[in-house]
Amino acid sequence: MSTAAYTASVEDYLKAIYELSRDSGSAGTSEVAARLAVAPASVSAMVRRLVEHGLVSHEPYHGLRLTKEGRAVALQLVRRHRVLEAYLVAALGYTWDQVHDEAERLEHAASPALINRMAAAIGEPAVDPHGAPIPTAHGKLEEPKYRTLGDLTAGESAQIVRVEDKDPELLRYLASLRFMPGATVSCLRREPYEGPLTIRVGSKTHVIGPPLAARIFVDEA
Amino acid sequence: MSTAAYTASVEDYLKAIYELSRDSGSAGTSEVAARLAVAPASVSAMVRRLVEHGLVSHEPYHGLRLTKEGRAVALQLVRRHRVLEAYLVAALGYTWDQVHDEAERLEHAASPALINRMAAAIGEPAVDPHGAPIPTAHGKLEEPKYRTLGDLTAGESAQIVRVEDKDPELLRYLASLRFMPGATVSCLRREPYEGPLTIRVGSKTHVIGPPLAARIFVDEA
DNA sequence: AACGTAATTTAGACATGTCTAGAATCGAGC
DNA sequence: GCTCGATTCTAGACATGTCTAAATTACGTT
Ligand SMILES: [Mn+2]
Ligand SMILES: [Mn+2]
Ligand SMILES: [Mn+2]
Ligand SMILES: [Mn+2]
Repeated sequence: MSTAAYTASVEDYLKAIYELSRDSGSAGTSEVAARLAVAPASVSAMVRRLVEHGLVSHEPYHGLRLTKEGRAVALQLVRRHRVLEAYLVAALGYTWDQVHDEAERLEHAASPALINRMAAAIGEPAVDPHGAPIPTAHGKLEEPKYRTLGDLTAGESAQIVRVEDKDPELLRYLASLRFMPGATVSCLRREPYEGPLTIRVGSKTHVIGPPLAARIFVDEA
Repeated sequence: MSTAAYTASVEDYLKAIYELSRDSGSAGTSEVAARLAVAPASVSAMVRRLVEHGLVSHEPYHGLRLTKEGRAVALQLVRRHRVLEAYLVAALGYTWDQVHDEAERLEHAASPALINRMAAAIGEPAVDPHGAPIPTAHGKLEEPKYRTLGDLTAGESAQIVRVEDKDPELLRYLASLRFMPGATVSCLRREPYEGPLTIRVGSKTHVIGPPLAARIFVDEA
């Protein structure tokens, strides 16, 4: 249960491990180091403390996993982050490329009560501005694995449901192309050998490379 | 000028010194220690760093003063604190006894841009929910010295303009009595020898002691 | 099976912010 | 002017979180 108050650093490590291990099941030391922009040795030091506090399990040289408690802490932080992002856009006129850094700091200072009030004030959204689902106040979350724009076959249509959210410049570019959650897109052409894709959104068509297409998630139209 | 980013601790020390030295001109080590709930030795240690950074001047054994730069940092923090309090009440349904602790943490995480958006969203209020004036974005603030309810002579009327804001229980009690900024009050009786005061607010009268009366600030009606 | 590179951990250092214990200083009252 | 109690400062310790440099481990390639 634990109403223990963890430091901002501890929370950020747990969130990083949560996000990195979501797909693969476990996270590596240097992945965490890269994500948090710290030295690998700093991660090793922190992991020792996280293990002592029962938040992480660690098989030396083979990766990190969250314990039940660590996962609960991470999910509460993810909820605070995503509600904050949604609130900043819906209530205070932020654009979706401006919210991440602000939320990254506020998430450690906002009480659960404030987060719940913010969520209520904007109608309890299910997803944040980038399409990421928002865990409930009780820590329930289902995060579906979507296909990406790069997975579409020529002629196929789909709806954008989520985009990667860490890079503001990418978000501004995507907005300029109208590649945003809710938009319906069609794959008109795929050049061979990992070549560019021709995508129609609305009345416009855009040619984008596979690396960009891999950062845009889609679902049935 | 300095866009240096100071730690939350440094900001809190500067705010404490600002508030404690506002009237008397300087602040003592143990006053600061009491306000921040730390040991006096911790204040001595922090003061050494604040002096090194040019934020505080210190005459050993005789008190602390903010430098121009220290004062500017403190005023920006005071602005963030008071705008946050006002926003939580005006936009999110907080009561005035719930906002202080939340603002005390958020003030260190909220960007000036967020604070400006919040202030604009609620109509650029001049004062926070407790009647404390809000510094401008450029750090201008005039904080008048008001008389207190305990200074009123029998028969005199005045308007409540501000109350002390650190104690939530006090704030709930004041709200139950309708002793809130904007209320017009009259001093009906003063018992001699520091005795209780009989105060009328609206159609009700209340009898309060001088210590409480000293925590309620009034101005011409 | 041995090698070599990359990932990881350990060792040692440092900055920040806090504490307790004890020394130094101030200032009020005699 | 001296003394004593309160205030303030210093010394030394500790927790947290970070770093660089060096040792260790894992594992794909030869
Ligand atoms: Mn964060
Ligand atoms: Mn997001
Ligand atoms: Mn604070
Ligand atoms: Mn206030």
